[in-house]
Amino acid sequence: MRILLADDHPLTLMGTKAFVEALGYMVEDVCSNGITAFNLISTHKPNIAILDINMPGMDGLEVLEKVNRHKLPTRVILLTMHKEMTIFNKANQWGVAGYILKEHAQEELQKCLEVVKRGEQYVSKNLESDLVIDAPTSDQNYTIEKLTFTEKKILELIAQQKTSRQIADMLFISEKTVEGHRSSIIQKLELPKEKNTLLIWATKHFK
Amino acid sequence: MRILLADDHPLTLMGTKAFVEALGYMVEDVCSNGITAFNLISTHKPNIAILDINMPGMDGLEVLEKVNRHKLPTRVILLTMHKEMTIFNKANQWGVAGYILKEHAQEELQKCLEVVKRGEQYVSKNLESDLVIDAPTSDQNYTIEKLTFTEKKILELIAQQKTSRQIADMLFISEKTVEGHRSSIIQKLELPKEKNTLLIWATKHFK
DNA sequence: ACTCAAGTAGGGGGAAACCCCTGTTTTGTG
DNA sequence: CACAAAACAGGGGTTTCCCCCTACTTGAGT
Repeated sequence: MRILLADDHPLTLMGTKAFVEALGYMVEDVCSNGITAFNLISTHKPNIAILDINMPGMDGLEVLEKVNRHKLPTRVILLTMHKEMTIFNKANQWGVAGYILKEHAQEELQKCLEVVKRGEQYVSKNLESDLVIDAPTSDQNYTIEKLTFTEKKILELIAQQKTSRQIADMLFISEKTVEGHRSSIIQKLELPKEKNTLLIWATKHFK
Repeated sequence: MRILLADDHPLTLMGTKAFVEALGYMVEDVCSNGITAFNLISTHKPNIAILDINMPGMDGLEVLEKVNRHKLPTRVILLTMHKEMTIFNKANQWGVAGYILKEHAQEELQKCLEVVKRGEQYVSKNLESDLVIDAPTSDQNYTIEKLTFTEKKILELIAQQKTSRQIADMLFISEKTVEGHRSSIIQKLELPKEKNTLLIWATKHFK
C-alpha cells in the first residue's frame, strides 16, 4: 500500500503523515498543492491518495475529477473540513473512495483505509448529521425539475415559511397529504434525514 | 520550557506536537477543547500555551482572556486561521504573547517560541498584509451586538444547523441551558413566535 | 384493459423547537 | 459587600416536522 498525502497546512500534513505511518502504511509522497498531487499520482500511481479539499492551484475535488477522467488506478480519499452537501455530492459522483471530516479523522481514518483497501467506499459516519445545506448553484435547478407540479407548489409555500397545517388549509387538502408531499420532496432532493432541513433548503433556493 | 497545546483537529494537534518537540521543547499537555485547556493551564501552569481559536466549549480567545484576568503566569500563543482584525485586536488587548497564522506556522513557530521565551511579543510577519476587515456594522450587526457572548456563540452553531442537543454536547452544558439561550436570542432579536424562524434567521445572517 | 405515477388520506411514533414556570451559581461592577 | 446580569439547569407542556406503514382514486400511457 503506497499512499500519497496532500494538504496545504504543513502542520496537518505532518500530523496526518505520522498518523498514517503509525497505522502501518507507507507514505510514498507528500505535497502541499493539487497540481503537484496530480502529477505525483500520474507518475507514481500510488494505491491511495489522501487529499485535502482546500489547496492552492488545484483543489482536491479537481484532482479527484481528473483522476477519475484519466482512469488512473489510484483511489482517492478526501480528508476535509467541508460539510457542504454539494461538495460531497460532487465527490460522490466522481467516484470518491472515502470522505472523512478532519475533526473525526482520528477515529475514522483507520477504518476508512481498511475499507478502501478492500475496494469499497467509506463515508464518514458523522457526515449525515453534519451536512449543511449550502447556497444555490446553477445546476441545482435541475434537481427541482424532478419534482411534480404539486410538490413544487408546496415547496414554494414552505419557502414562505408556512406550516403543513397552513399549507393544507390553503390548498384544501389534508395535513397528512402535505406531509406526504414533504417526504417525497425530501427524497427527491436527497436531503439528509432526521433534520429540519427542507425549510432551510427552500428558503435558500426560493426568493 | 513546558508547553501546552490545544487544538480540536486531532491531526493538526499531532502535527504541531511533533513539530514543537522537534524544535526541542517539551510538550507537557495536549487537549482538544478550551475548557480542558484552561483547567490544565490553571493546575499545571505551563510556561507557554499554544492554542487554536476554533474550539468547542471555550475558544482560544476566551482562554486567553481568562488566563489574563486570573493573572496566570502562562504565556499564550494563538495559532489560527483567523485573519480578522477584530479577533487580533481582542487578542492583543488581552495580552497575547504570540499570534501566528496556521499557513505560516512552519516558518514562524520556531522564531515565535524564541521571542516569547524571552518575554517579548511575536506577531506574524504576514499578518499585516493578511488582516481582513470583517463584515461592516450594518443594522443587522447592530442587533447582533445586543446579544451576549454565549448567545452569539450559540447563534453561530445554530447557523451551522446544529440541534440544541449537539450544541449542548459541544459546549459541555445542559440541553436546557441551550434552550434557555435560544429563547433569549429570539426575544432580543424580536423574532416571530413561529417555528424555526431562529434557524432561518441564523442561516441568513451568518456565512 | 392494465399499469404506473400522482395525488389523496390515515395511524402511530419519535425528535426537535419553542413556550411557560421555577430555581441556582457565577461573574462583573459600582 | 451588594446588586444585577449572565449563565446554568430542571419540570412540564404544545406544536411541527418527519419517519414508518397502509390504503384508495384518478388519469395518462403502450
